Amino acid sequence: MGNQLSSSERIREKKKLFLQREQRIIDASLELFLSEGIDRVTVANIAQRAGIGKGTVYKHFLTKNEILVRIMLDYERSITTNLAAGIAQTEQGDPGAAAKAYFNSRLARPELDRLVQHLEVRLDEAEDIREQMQQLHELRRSNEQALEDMIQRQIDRGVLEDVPPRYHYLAAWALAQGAVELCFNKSWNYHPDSDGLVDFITAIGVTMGNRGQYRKS
Amino acid sequence: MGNQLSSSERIREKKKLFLQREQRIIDASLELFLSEGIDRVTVANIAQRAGIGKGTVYKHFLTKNEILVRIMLDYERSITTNLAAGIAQTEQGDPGAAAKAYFNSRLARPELDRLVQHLEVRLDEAEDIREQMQQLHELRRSNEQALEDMIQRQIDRGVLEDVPPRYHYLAAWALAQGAVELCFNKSWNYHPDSDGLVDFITAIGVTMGNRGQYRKS
Amino acid sequence: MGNQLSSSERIREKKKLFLQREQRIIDASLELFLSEGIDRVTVANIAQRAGIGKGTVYKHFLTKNEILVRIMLDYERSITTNLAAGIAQTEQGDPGAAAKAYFNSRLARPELDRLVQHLEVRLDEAEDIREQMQQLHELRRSNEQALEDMIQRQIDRGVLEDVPPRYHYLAAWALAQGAVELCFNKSWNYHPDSDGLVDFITAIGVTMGNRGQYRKS
Amino acid sequence: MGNQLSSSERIREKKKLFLQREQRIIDASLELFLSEGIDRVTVANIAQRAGIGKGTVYKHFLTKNEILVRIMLDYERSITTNLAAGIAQTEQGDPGAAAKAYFNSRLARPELDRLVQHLEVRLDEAEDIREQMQQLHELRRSNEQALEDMIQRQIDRGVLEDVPPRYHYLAAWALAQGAVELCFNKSWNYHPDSDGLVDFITAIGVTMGNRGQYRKS
DNA sequence: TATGAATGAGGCTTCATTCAT
DNA sequence: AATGAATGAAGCCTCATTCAT
Repeated sequence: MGNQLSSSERIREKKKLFLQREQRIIDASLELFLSEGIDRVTVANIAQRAGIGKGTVYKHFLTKNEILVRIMLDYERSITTNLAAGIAQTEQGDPGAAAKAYFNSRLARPELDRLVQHLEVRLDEAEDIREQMQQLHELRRSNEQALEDMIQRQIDRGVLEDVPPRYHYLAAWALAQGAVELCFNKSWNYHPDSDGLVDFITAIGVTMGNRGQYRKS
Repeated sequence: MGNQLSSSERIREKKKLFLQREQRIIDASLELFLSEGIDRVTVANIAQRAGIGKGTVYKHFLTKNEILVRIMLDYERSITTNLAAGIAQTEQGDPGAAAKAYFNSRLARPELDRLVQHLEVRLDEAEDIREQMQQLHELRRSNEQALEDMIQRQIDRGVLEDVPPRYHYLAAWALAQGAVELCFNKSWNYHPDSDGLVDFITAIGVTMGNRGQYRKS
Repeated sequence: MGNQLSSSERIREKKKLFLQREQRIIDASLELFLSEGIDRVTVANIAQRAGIGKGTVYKHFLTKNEILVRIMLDYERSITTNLAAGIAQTEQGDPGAAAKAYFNSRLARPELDRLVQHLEVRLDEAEDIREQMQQLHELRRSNEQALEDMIQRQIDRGVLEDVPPRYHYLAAWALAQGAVELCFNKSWNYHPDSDGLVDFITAIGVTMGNRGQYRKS
Repeated sequence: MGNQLSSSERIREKKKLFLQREQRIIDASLELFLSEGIDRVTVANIAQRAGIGKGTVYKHFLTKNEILVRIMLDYERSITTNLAAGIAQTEQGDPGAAAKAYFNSRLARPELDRLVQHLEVRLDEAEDIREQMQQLHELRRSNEQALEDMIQRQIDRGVLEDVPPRYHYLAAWALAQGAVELCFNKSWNYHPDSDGLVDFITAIGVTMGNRGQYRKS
């Protein structure tokens, strides 16, 4: 009788399996998007790679786009978590911590960051998933607010250049965004693993708005 | 007899018309890509907007991808021209001129720059147009070489931080790339026209590798 | 000991519950077909509305079509009952009673009558349920025979026009059929509740084959 | 040079071929709907039977539903034409002409009439083709008006029973509708070709509202 | 016994490309 | 030389039915 499960235990077990499979779909999609390119991935591919039937995918996601947006949300949430930790450190006296955390989490898996960027363009005006895109935007907006507050304090303390706070974080966002692209751009004689460029850029990101560095052009 | 054209004149005339029509196809494609989004543009749309038949498009371009790659090449060539002028100025004593020229030309029409970035992802592994993609990469490589040389001289003169020269231009590329994305990212409370952010970023781009600013993290 | 049931009582209890659930499935199907339209009803919908699992539906009916055909049979049986009562009355001296009973039972719930008509078309050549369709046809055939006999007697008595008896009941069937459609046809400026049209048509149905009304065209 | 066609002649020729092919699609659809049943006909079937590619169907019709609605409109227009002729005759002194024309045109190809009835149910709430359904309803509404006027005059002349005019034509519609169903209903021992039932019903249809026949039930 | 997750055949539609005129 | 009708591969999604728990 030891292996008998109560009814509620069995239900919980089932839910866990269901969620695991959902994760398998996400993982399979990610692998395929990264290895094949967004265009060349079909729902059939995903199902096959996840080891399930095509129809099963639709038990977890109403449309293909919902898979894509889910990938985006998962990623954005992980960024948020890291950023929040960095902001906390900054508030405790390490001025560069937030920027560093931000750059590090975006450049930790640049291929994923880039995938998310491109998914976003693709989903820009998708009719389904409007709601999830809203969620995404709100997530970012809350990050934005947290950054704005933190930066304002750094400005007040004289650490950062006194420009509108968003200048600082938007410039950081832009640099990170570009750094990610850089890792994949085939035109450049550049392979991210082989040298200190990422550190160089991160250092720029960390210091770029510091007081005294910026002069009106 | 004044309106009689010699055989070679007629041939030249025809070639001119042919080239004009080719440009019309490019222009129509561009307008559509920018207004409708890459996904929603079909060859039929392009032909209609260009005012010609669908079949005629295929007299000018062997595949749809050839149109896309052509847009990329045209754009990259215009960047090259501007950059070359900037480099020349830098060599004549204005240290920031190259960087400034580069940022200005990429941010002059950010929507176009961004389109080209996204086209590049789409064409990443396209079987046709491999050759043209090669051309594109070579164009960039020659720019790279020119930058490398120029930057080395700036380092030698003590203007720029002494790191591998590519650090400087790749960081600039990344920042420009990100600045372009920034203009379109819907999550940010940001509208490029309304403030000095672009100038702020450009200023960072111009000064970011200057000696004394970079400290190993 | 009062709540102890004997084995056979328990079996009977179970059967009763089983039949109740079967009726719940039928009812749920009917509600959905009427409210959503035949096309938009899935087995999943039915199960949900019946408050049971999808798999359970298949314990009661081998295929979806069996549910549909069951609805048809139930309906046809209720018509049969009413018609039999009407025929009995006619035999007892009220000549229009059978026709009236027939029209009344079909027009009592026109939406249901119409649903059955449309189900019939859908099930026309379904491979499964051939047997049940046979049952349906036999039910009707027995009604037909009863009508045929009754009408023949009315003809013999000089009440009805002397044409083949089936002319009378088929014409009545046709008029009833059409009257039902009429209630739902969106093209007509007609709302069944608002006037005496149904009575008018029923009156025609009751009198239409009476002697002296029909003249060869 | 005799087989040389002018430019405009060739364009006209092309248009004719295009329309012919459109008709081939309609014809193929009709044949299939009638022989296989509405459910079992796919766009692929239609294309195959029409001897063209699947994609070509979509050069002529935006969606599958547009084919269906086109069949309905074509049919309704032919009814309209016949009815108009019948009404004209009635106005010229033949009281039953309109009803007879109406019944004859609906019962001339009962299988087609029935198909149209069932298409209508299927297309009831289709999102595309709303416009065409509007056309259909308007076509019927104009028929309705013509009938209303004509019937009112017959009532005024004492030919028809004095009930609201729509009673007359709606009853006729219902009877015709039912008669069509009758031809196909497999439950009845009835084969339309073999006897005078259609005439019997038509005669009822022609005389059913005549003065003196109707008595309140 | 009841369940509902899993399945995959099959439907509709799009669109780059071809080719006869 | 220019055209656009024709094509069909390929994609997304639905849903009746099965079957392990």
